[in-house]
Amino acid sequence: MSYIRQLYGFALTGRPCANVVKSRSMSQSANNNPSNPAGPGAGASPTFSPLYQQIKALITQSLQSGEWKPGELIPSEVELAARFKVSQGTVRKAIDELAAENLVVRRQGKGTFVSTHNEERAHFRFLRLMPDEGVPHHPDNRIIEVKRIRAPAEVARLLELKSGDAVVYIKRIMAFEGQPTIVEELWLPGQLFKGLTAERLVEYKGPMYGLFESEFGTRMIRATEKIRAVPADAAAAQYLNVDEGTPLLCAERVSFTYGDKAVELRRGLYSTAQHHYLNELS
Amino acid sequence: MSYIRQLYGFALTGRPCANVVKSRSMSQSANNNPSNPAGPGAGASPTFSPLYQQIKALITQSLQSGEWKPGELIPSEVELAARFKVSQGTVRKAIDELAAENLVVRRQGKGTFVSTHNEERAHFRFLRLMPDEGVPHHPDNRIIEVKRIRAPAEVARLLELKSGDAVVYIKRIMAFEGQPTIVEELWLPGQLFKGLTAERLVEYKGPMYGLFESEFGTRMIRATEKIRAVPADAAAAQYLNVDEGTPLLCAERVSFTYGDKAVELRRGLYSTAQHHYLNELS
DNA sequence: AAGTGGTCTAGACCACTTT
DNA sequence: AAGTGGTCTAGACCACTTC
Repeated sequence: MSYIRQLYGFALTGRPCANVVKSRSMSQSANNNPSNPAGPGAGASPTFSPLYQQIKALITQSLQSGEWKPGELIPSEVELAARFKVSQGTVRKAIDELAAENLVVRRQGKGTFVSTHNEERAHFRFLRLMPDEGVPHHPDNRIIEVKRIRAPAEVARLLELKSGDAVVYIKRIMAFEGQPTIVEELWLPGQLFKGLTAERLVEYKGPMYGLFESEFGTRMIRATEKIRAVPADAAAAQYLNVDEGTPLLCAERVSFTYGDKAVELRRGLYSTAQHHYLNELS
Repeated sequence: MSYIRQLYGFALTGRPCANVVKSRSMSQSANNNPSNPAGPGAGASPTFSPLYQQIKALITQSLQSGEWKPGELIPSEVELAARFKVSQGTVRKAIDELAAENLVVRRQGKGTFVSTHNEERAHFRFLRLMPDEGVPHHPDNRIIEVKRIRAPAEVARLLELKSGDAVVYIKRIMAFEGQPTIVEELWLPGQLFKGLTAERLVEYKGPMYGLFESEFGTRMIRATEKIRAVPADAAAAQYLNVDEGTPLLCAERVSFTYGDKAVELRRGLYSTAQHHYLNELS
């Protein structure tokens, strides 16, 4: 259990954790700390960042590896502090950031939990279409099509795949209060979503991201959307029960899991006759 | 300089600051702490929240009152700790939250500054329209119209004014790289923006929110947007050089200053032929 | 050298939940 | 009563900036 105090922290080569290396903030002045005494651990190159950032990275690794699964309780701050040989305050700061990024949820008196899409409070985090009047409702989904195809060039590029790699293609309609409002196409990396069929999609109750995380071990944590206004083509017009040419919102989403890995491309057409896309600028 | 230790903090009635009252977290169990010993200070009703939240509220008050103006340096953490009679760590946590909300900006070695819209890094915080290709450019503005009118009912409602109150109405076109892309209408409370003329708008270099904060003392800190797809009407089609009926993004924004006070209504029509509205979901 | 924010620790106590 | 996260304090030292 040897550790080395160095600058303002510890260099750890403890058992259950990876390398935690104490050092300056990685910027210039590479003079000091010449050969990092990372010890006999695995040879991952040291991180050179504040201790709490290293702890945060280690916790994230455990989340990614599935050591703690969505919805589960993670070890207490005291336990983690002992495990990583740092103070509770340092663990706390690491978890603070993870909570701010919605990777975990703290519950006073109970502990810290891995966050999950299978939870009422998460359902509207990535569904920004709100009714102009009244309270938000859960959509009814109708699966139109599910098939495995070879990724078109554009899809492959956005999903960071090779053109021609297998992808799962899904098309569905979402209706609010009986009104078809969204027609959505999805492309998922085939390798991650083996065995995804229309049946499983239809059977699953709850948001699709919940299915992805509990059945396929892929947890979506972040996304970027590009939004445009486009005219309804014939197909969309029929699905959404509007005239061809009617302006629709087009949202092109790329979703990412741990490590900023793209795991979903989604293109939605939204009818904004009775709904709007809500965005908070802050 | 009397202070009262109570539960885990201090109850302050110090000079330069308002009442800081230590207590439980305001929720149930109203049994304890019956008559709060706030001392002989002003009679503002106590806050019942963590100390650092109270400190945060006090700092926010100083920001709102203009004691520290946008771009200026605020007192150091050590100074503020002395002023409020709390530890530096508590001030630090308060400022952490203010920084997370973009009300202040920390600069290591220099100090903490009141954030401002007159700053390169802030220019795109509320301008979400990005070019499909190439890097973002600053728009060229063309003021079409500025006038004072009586607020229509809808405008009054969203700005929390009385119907018929004076508002400043502004209409402008924004062009990127010579391409007119946004036609925007704004409504501002007349009382806050006395003396706002087309000349001052045209003369001012930089974002409009910069003008608002430096010339009218109104700093925008947060906004909500409702986005829809709409067909271009005749006027918009002419301004944006598109056919009538072309789908456009319609963004209706309500902006807020300190204390969640609405201070701007803005309705923009965006041509998304070569641009998109970028949104990060997290 | 002095001042500022940034990191890390250690210890105390509070509030909430479960046993 | 015990365990968890939440708050607050005090002190040390690091990193960056300015004088």
